[in-house]
Amino acid sequence: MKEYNHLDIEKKWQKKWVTKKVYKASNKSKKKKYYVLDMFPYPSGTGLHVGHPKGYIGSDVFARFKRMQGMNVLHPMGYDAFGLPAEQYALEHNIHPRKAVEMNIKTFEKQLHNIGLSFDWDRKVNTTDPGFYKWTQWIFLKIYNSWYNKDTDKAEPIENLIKIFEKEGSKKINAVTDNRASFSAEEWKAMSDKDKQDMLMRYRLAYEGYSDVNWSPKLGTVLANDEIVDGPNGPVSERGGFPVEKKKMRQWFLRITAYADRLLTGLNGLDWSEHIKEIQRNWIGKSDGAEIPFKIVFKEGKPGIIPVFTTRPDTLFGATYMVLSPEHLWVTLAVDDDHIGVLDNREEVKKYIESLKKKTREERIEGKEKTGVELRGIKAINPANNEEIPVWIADYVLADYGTGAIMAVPASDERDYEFAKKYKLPIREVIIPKDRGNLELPITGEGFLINSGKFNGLSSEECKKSITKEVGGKIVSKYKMRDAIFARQRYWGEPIPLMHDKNGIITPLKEKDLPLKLPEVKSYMPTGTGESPLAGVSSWMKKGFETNTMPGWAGSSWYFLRYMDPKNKKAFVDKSAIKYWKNVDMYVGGAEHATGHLLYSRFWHKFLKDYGLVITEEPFQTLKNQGMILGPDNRKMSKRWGNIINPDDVVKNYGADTLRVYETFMGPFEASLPWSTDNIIGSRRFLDRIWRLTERVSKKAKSTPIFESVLHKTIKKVTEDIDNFAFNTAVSSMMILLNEMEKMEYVKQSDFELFLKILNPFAPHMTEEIWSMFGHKSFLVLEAWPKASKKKMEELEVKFIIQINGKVRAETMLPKGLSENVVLEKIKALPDVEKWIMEKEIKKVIFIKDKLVNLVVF
RNA sequence: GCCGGAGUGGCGGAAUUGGUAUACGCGCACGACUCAAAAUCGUGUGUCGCAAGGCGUGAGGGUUCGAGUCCCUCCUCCGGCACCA
Repeated sequence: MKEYNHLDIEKKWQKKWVTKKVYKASNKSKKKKYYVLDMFPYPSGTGLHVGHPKGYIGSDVFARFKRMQGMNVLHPMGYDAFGLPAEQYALEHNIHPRKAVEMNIKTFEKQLHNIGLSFDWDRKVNTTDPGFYKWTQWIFLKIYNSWYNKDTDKAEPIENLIKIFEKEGSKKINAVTDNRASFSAEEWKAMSDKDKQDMLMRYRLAYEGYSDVNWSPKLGTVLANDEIVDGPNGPVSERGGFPVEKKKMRQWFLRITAYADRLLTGLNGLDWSEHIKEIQRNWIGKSDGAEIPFKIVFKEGKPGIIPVFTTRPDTLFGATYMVLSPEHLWVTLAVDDDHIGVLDNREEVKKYIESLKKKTREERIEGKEKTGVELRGIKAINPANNEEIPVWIADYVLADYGTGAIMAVPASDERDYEFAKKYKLPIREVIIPKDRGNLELPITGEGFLINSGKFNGLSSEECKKSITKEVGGKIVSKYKMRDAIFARQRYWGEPIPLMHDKNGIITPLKEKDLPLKLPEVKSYMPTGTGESPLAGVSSWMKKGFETNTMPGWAGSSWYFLRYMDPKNKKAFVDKSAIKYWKNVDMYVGGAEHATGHLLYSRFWHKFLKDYGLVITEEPFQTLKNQGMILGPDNRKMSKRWGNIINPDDVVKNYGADTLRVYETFMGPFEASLPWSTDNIIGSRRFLDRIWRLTERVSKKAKSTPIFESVLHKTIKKVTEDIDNFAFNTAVSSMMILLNEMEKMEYVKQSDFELFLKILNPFAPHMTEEIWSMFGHKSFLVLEAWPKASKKKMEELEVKFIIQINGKVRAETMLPKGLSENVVLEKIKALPDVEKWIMEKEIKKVIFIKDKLVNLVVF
């Protein structure tokens, strides 16, 4: 018999599969489509360790399974090569990022090939390819040229908005905007081009703004909130662990907040783990509450209005002071030199604001103790009872949440309580008084205590609504999620296709001028000043091109669409391709992208949906997150611990099929587990035993009903398990089947071939080899998936479990389908049963057909 | 602090709607083959006990004929969010 030489066999079939293009997906197929996608990797340079392919192997088993089930499977792979990781690698090794990316992709691809993954390589995409990023830029321009209409709940072209401004001004517009100003058509027409641009910028879905950003001096760039983690000495960058501080900078933003509600409700219909959905829900952070207008009065002059946001408008009677965020526009104006005299303690307030500015983000969080200062000279009026209350500014009120102002109710809010205690502000029980202040609440009785839950005939929700309505407030929802910063001061990213002229007017590039290619530069090192390296390129600056580049998540937010039609030069994807492939059916990747890539992609997809460019509301219907593979020492695999297992070694020593079987068998797909150099031998033995068994496979051999029943039950189990991503139990049931076959003298070839087919997704090379050894000319990977025969699964005899008082005392084989009485007669005669029921009365019998009898005796 | 997930042999882990706890694999022990070893094959392997039998799924209680699975209280670990009004 031939030896099981995994090296030769695997190389041979990998080559054949590639040359015959057996994994090619067709855009013109009458078959049902199925799109199985892996999160494409950053080609990082250090190559793969055995943890990386765990997800790829899982999705590959699944894709092969769906293919054999007769579907037109799209299973592509590509590279996310822009962004920090690739650039960091290039800097460390002192080569051009493009060169580094090319090299790393080569390594990656070789490693992926060795594992026998069934990708359609003709559809490979690379985000750094100008043919790809042309369309990333194109989508950006679409976003830039859009605003969000809340009435239609959709993104719409900015031209529509301009037309409305020209016709009737801004008053009737219901848009997502950070602009509260209103103007007439005449006022709009009178504006300068620059003013018009600034005004529109407040509506655009991609906009330029100035804000405190997370600045990493070491990386020389700005980072998004989800790229930062807490370090021992304050926040640090997720990649590299470099310190991060606050800095005010010019930035491009994407108005993801416009989609907050759709991103939240869309989660309900997705087949994702509850865990990931919960992370996204938390991140979006919806709070239902109300905006309550408070009148602000001065010693002299006209009163103003400041709305506060609260989730507890029902506690309005317990408000004893108001707090504004130190960055509140009102405060900024009040300390302004033009407004001397408004505040009695202007210098004190100014000093306090200055002291906060000096504090870094980490100091403000670490200190935790709340600080603040009263704005002397102004008072707020509680609209419920006309009471005058003091106005403070304090660091515990955030400028960019709610309205940046709160009513403080120390009796019901812990933070307000703490602050009130510290500054000796009044604390009062939240009682709605007998006279109900100014309100006409439909409440009977003496007045009541909110916090004790006594609402006197009014539910807490009704109470909130009534009070809000009666004081002229409005019910609103607020979100924790912030707009996403869409700019990096780095070289290695997609250029933002905009031009600035001397007067500050911004012009988007025309579609025909895309892609705006990244220029060659002498130094792509970060400048460290916050300026992008592109600012040092004179030809670039002469044309006034934007110097920021896009962040790493730009390309990854839509790459899965490009796979549908990767070579199209006329459109980002052809309409017919979108119509056929629709969206990703099965998406596999790490859970660490929950608040980054997975959220941004949903956002872009919804935007594209608004323009009819895609036809589904969600990009990824089902999501599976593979667990990590830890080092044998139970620590995360890293150079630092020296615990990295290289898949190349495993493939060389044991074979790709063994690697695949082991990684699927080692535990549940979503679990993080340590690699075990001992356990992998079990998977290899499994394959060795199959190989040896082929000697006893014969066309002439006869099958038995009992074996057929085991075989077909295994087919059923493996089919269901793959569908549920329960690969470990699928493998285990095939091991059980093998144990059965080994007990037989000869195995019927047609039976064995059914086994080969269900094993094929796990061990495609070896099963293909055996298939051809049997004389088949076809590819096993293209054979049809077997169907479990109901008839053959049926058994004539069943095992009955016999319990006495709930404890298992005996078991016996009995013909199927017997009635309770017949079974009772039979089992009572069994010695193991008899000794337990002797001289006792059977009080009760629990009978489960074909399965179990429980006798309750005394 | 809040939210989410999980605790089962020496180890990785199985266990439809409550119905044989520890499938499958690793490891270990003994045996066969061998001059010997490796490989391979066979048998055994939760725990106490000579046995009959008892006890066993993080801890304690409950529901039930019967609980790893359901309910209550608590402990531990992992992940996410964190001055969001």
